Amino acid sequence: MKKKRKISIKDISKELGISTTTISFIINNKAKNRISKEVIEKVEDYIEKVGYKPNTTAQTLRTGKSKTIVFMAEDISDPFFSAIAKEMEEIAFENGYKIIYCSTENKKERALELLDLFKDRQVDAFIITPPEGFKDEMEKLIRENKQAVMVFDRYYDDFEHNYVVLDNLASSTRATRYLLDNGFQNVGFVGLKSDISPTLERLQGYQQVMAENGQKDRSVLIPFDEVKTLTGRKKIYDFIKRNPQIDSLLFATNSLAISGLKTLKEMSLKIPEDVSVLTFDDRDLFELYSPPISVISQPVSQLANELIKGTLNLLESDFKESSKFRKVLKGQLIERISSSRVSENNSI
Amino acid sequence: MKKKRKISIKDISKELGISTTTISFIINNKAKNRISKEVIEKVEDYIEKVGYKPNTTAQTLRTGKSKTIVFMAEDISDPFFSAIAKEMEEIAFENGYKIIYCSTENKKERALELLDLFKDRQVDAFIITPPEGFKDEMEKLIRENKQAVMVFDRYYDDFEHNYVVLDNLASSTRATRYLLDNGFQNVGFVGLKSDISPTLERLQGYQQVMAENGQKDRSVLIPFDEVKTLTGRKKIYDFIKRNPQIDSLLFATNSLAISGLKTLKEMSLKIPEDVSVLTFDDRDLFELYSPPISVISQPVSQLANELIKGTLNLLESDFKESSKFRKVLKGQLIERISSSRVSENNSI
DNA sequence: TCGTTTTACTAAATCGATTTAGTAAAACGA
DNA sequence: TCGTTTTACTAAATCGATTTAGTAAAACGA
Repeated sequence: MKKKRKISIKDISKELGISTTTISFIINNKAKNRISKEVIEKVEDYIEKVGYKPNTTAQTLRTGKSKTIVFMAEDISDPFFSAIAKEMEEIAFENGYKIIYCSTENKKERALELLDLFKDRQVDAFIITPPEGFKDEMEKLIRENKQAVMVFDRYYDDFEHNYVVLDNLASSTRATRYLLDNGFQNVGFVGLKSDISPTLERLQGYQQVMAENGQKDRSVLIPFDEVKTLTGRKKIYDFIKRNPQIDSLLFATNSLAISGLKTLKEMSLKIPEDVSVLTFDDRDLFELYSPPISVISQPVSQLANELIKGTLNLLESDFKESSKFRKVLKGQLIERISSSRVSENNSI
Repeated sequence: MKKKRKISIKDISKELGISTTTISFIINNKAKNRISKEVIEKVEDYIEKVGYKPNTTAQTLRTGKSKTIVFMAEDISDPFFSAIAKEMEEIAFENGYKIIYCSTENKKERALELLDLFKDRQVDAFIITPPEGFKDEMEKLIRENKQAVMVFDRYYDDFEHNYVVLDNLASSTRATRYLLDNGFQNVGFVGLKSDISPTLERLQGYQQVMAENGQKDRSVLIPFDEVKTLTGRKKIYDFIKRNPQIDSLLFATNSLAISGLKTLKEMSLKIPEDVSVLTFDDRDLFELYSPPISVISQPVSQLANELIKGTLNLLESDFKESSKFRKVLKGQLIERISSSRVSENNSI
């Protein structure tokens, strides 16, 4: 088993007696109107024959383009993010790009570390779900303008940037109205304690509709770190205990809903008779739950498509048109039994 | 906003009047016993001061090492694989490696495409979950010995390779015995139609125990592509209809179990009264299901740790000790209500 | 016809590191 | 004391592409 060295452009040059310049032009489709048909054909045939593929590292070193995109998600093992990741991956590969994934865990320090790591590793673009309190760093990154930057799932008011987000305000408004329309008066809101836009807008949409309808704002905000823990569940438990009037719960994320469902089960509260449930983000768990849980589903395919295509477009155009790409997509309310109207005589 | 070029080793060389050779030695910790303390300190201080980071692309071009690992999973959006991915990612980063993920969808052609894509993109290692019928390609890849290759979740008998797998035979044996011990006589098996080792071993373990106990083998195998479809569910439905004696079902994967649970719901069969359920792979869905579903849980953290540390070790040792790394980990049976003993008088 | 333009190419520099093959001076050693 | 070894460094080659700055020959044009 000989270790055969990979063939290089120089080998082809020697073999065919044609300069590497000419060969490079042909490989990169810059041969039109410059190189004769015969030479182009000769080189292309030879490349085909020996299966030559240019060394991407050398190309990156020379051109400064690495054909690499970093997707910095909140948590790549969260079904929402991993579904997005998978769809993007395929389109990226088709376009000759590779994606590197990482998870911030919604921690500023971790995001900063990852950013530092990749900034000096010749990456072409960042698709970022910024954690809490990361605004200044994002602004700096975008201002440096060294890579294309696409912000996902959240956005900032204070400066221009490219982003793809759900219309969280409209979705939350719609969700709250729907619960009220279904006869639930005392809707409680379980959200995240966080300054990122979806969190704020989901709460805001809820509060607006409640105020419009002369209802009280009954909400609890759980810190990101506590969502999946006993502490988080305890907070939801206390919230429900403190507000016995609540006949309906709107959860701001799928993780909150899962902790909420566990809590409701422990409290032996029946869904939807004792309390109806509606949550953001669909998961197969919600469809299979007893009873099936109503959701505001995010258009995963569409989000992933906009994200990756938008990013690729930025890269194509050398991102001179930067900071102008904005997509706000609609959520879809999927009604299941957990939020269905309950006949009047049923009550705790 | 000036575009300031990144500082290079040459800039340092000029600035300090020290050759790039010396600086390179210092950066790469090869300065011991070669370069004077004063010079080392001078260079290190300067590097610290200006925040110099070597250009990784240039390093890759020169050394042939890219510090990149490709993780080719069956489906990166499957919770099992995304959980593994996330754990590996962190350890890889800590060690200066980045991971590129991709999904084969269990399709040979797709895996081949991806392999081709990465083989000539200077990747240091592959962690692969090979799809069906990919044995020859895997053998070839390993024989070429250009990258470290770690096989995950499955293995081959015919040639030596590094792998990390679950002890599927023992787990399946244990699971089947447990169901029999719990009073279920007619255990049915819902598996994948596939030639990969976990599938075969899970079926085999089931069959062995059934035979030992003088019970009939009642199994159905669903093609990978159909698992999440109506066609797949129809096959499970028909299987149950054809075998009305079945009082218990063992599912070979979490996806099969989800399709199975949907089917059982449609058929209005009660768990565990009409049919008990046990499945491979834990998911939060199973814990929250009504009733909670018993599982054979794979040790995700441990698997991820062995995979990435094993791979990093291969890379450290220039993978000369290749094809000797084998880890077979134990599954854990988690008992929940879906497989609990049912009093004798209950029957369909 | 002869200066200019176009065509079809190439030599050499370059991206930014590592590594090979050295050297001058100091230290050693019998 | 003087040949050898050690110490502390460096110049130049190299990885494999792209790009800059050219050139010789052919075609053109008045």
